Amino acid sequence: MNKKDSGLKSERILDVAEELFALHGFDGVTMRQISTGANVDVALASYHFGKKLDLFYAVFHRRAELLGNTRREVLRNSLQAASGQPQTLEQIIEAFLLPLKFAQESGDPGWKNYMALLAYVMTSPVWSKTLMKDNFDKHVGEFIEALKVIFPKAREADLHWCYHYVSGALALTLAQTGRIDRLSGGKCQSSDFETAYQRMIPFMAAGFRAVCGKETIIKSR
Amino acid sequence: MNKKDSGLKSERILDVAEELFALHGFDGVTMRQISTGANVDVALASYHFGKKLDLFYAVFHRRAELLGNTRREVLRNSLQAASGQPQTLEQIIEAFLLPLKFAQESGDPGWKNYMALLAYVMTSPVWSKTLMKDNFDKHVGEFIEALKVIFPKAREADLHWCYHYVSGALALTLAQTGRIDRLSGGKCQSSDFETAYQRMIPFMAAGFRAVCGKETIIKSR
DNA sequence: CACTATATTCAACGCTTGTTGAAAAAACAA
DNA sequence: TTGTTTTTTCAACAAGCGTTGAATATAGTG
Repeated sequence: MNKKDSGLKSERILDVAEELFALHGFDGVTMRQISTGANVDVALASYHFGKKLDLFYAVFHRRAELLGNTRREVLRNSLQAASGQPQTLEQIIEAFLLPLKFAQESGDPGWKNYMALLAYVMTSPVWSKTLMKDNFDKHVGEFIEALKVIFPKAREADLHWCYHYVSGALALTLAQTGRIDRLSGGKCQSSDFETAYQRMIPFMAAGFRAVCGKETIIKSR
Repeated sequence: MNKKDSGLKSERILDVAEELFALHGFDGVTMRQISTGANVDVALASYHFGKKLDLFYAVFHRRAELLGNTRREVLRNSLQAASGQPQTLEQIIEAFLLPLKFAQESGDPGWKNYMALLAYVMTSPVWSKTLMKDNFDKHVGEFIEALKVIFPKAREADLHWCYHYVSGALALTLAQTGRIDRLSGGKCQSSDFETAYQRMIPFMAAGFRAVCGKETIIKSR
């Protein structure tokens, strides 16, 4: 049995669509390319998911919720572990990035494709206003709130710009364009999320402190 | 005379294509949308630029060279101004970002569109391997070299990852998705490149130092 | 003016697109 | 088994796609 014949056909459609959308964007992929990749008739995708746009939404939504929930969970766990104390800045950034490291390490190649798709959606003026808004904005708010707690004196706009920089660096990393491989002459690899992750945390933490000042320590009582 | 009737028709085609490609990507735009936007027959774009792909290349290449040259110029000027001394880290980052600030301030709305197009190309796995390679990789090498001079002890891979983070933060900023406007409740604006630029320099400089160590001062003799 | 070259439009081409109704197959229930 | 529902395929549709050759208009040249 061929690999592309394994599993539920509806899942295979989602998997192939995920990969192709991540690579070529919504308009760069045809329903026939997807159905061919999934070894399925072209009408089946419509039967299961409706219009092409609905399929795109389904692909994006499938892993968005899990990713969002894991982020929230990691953030809250770190808060609980601090037992009343506020989290460290590094913990907040880590909570934001760690679930993606998990996903990368899960071995599921679908997650790798989804990361690239996420980068595509994040940087698109069109999808950012629909997909990001509906699937991610709410839980990102929790991270901003956590940052406000440890930076009570910082201007809100500064916090948002700093979060924006983290978000952008993350997006380009998730996109895995292969450019860093070329520019570094092979010394860095786009696929090596682990290394990118490790350096990202101290980098972004230092950046935050440079723009928003040192964290204000709040005594527990 | 209508605005979309002013100027050379071939330039108008480029301008409209630039705007639409930036918004919807290569596959999300049709030749007819472009020609309609430029108030021109659909065959004229092919006459001037050949295939759709060639038009896309022409749009991207038009401002790429100018941007690259300005970056190089600013970088070399700052080196000369230091008269033998190496540049500061802030100067290098500034040289990388300043030309985009100039472009934004130029008043030419085409530059704003081009920035979004640049973000689209940077984060695309496909275009990154062709357009970024051909139009930007070479002059980016100069920035990496400048960084090596002031961070002689840093591992090359670390420098590349840090540059990568700057690049990603910049890309998301250039994309002007409007997301930061929404997340910040209007306290930040995607279109406000000036503010993004001012905070970016200390943020990224601090990040570099956190990952690559302090700069090594080389005495002039 | 006439001649030429460039610029622009017109009309149409073959092909691909997303979508759908009906037919067939498979899974399920009794 | 028979009947029913779900899944999958088949075949085709109208619309839109990029591209092109020929016709027309405009500009430049002598």
